[in-house]
Amino acid sequence: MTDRVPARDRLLKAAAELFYAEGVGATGIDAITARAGVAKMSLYNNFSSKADLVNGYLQNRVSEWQDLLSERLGTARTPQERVLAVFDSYVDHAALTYAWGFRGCGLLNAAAELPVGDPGRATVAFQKDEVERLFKQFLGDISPDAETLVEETAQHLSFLLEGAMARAGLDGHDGRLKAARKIAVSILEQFAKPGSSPPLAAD
Amino acid sequence: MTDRVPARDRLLKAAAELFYAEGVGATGIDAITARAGVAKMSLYNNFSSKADLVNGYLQNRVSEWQDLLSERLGTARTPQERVLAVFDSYVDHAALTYAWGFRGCGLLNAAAELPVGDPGRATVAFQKDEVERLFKQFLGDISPDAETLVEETAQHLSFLLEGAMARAGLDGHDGRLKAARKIAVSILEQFAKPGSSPPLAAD
DNA sequence: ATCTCTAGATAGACCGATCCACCTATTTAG
DNA sequence: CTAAATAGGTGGATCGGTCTATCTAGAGAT
Repeated sequence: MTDRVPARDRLLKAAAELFYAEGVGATGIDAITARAGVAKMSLYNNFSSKADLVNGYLQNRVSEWQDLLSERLGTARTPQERVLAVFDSYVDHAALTYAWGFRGCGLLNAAAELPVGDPGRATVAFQKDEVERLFKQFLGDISPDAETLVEETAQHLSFLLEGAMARAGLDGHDGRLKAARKIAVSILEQFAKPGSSPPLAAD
Repeated sequence: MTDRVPARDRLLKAAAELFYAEGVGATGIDAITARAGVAKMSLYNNFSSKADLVNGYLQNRVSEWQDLLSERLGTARTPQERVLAVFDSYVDHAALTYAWGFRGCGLLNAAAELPVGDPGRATVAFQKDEVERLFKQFLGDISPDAETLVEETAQHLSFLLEGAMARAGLDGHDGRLKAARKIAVSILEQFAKPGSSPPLAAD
């Protein structure tokens, strides 16, 4: 019964827990290796630097969310349900972190610490763009001809979801996420209404 | 021509620039005093610790936003315009930070670095609650009797605004904030419609 | 089954740099 | 003269990263 789990996976697991709970900058190399039960050299055998480990953390977190989303999409039967499945995937992801104290979106939290040019920020932006792209796709399935309305509503849903996550992170629980899901339901109802008004004028 | 500006203010200004651009944890004491053109002891004469300075930074940022909002509210003539004034105050605040590279909401960015119990998180949460409270107040002025709809819409607008800010921070510009303002316009139009449907069912 | 070789993980020392916090001695200004 | 701000240094801790010397597990050969 030695290391059933490879050192790389143990490191990513420990780093994920500490980075999320304490922040990236506040988490030192030694704390990670200690929690992983791994020698420091094992870290540098698997990652070229702390920045590389941070990147691995972010990538891992994105695919973790993608897995949760796939699960939800598997049981969704309509485009509307698929939109809501994205909201549910956020709730699911939040539930995973409850054990160490919910602090909001780990990706956004990490991006908040990264300097402007850091490649990690692109990883985070990719996930947010992906959410909006999915919304656009599902809404397009509902109303293939209302392109600008589809795009505006997709962005609307993305803002709704990310804003709820940001507020939820401050609260320490997922109540806001569930409230956002309800709001999304009403947005979908309004969206599907045949008598949709023409694109509205701004100031 | 000595220190026209008190050391405390110079420190808060330098700290604001560095904390926002580089992050709280990544900014050292020496960098702040150097940028402020102030001796290190002047920092500890005005603040008991770095954590105290961080708190001052957050408080300062909140009142900075409140000033911008007051300006906008001064010229708003209807409750609808007052709701949009809140959105405008966010755009205004973003414009102030353009000089050092826009990175989203400084309060949320800082909160992302703070541990769960830190008092700074309460300061950030207060500002977000204040935004939602203002929305609720203005919407209540429009429809005094639709209490639950007012509360849901206020939360909706809060999520919209914060989500747009989060996405904008990743982009590095305020395009998403302006898009969110347009969406807010259509939400307000829908909200004011007399034939508003009864409270909608959830899942 | 026994021996050897090898690949990889281990603990822990060590490096230079930086961190926050504090102190002292000097200069400046009212 | 007094009070405050100054420059600069110190201390003790921690940072990311490197290195060495030891240990263990398992494959292959016999």
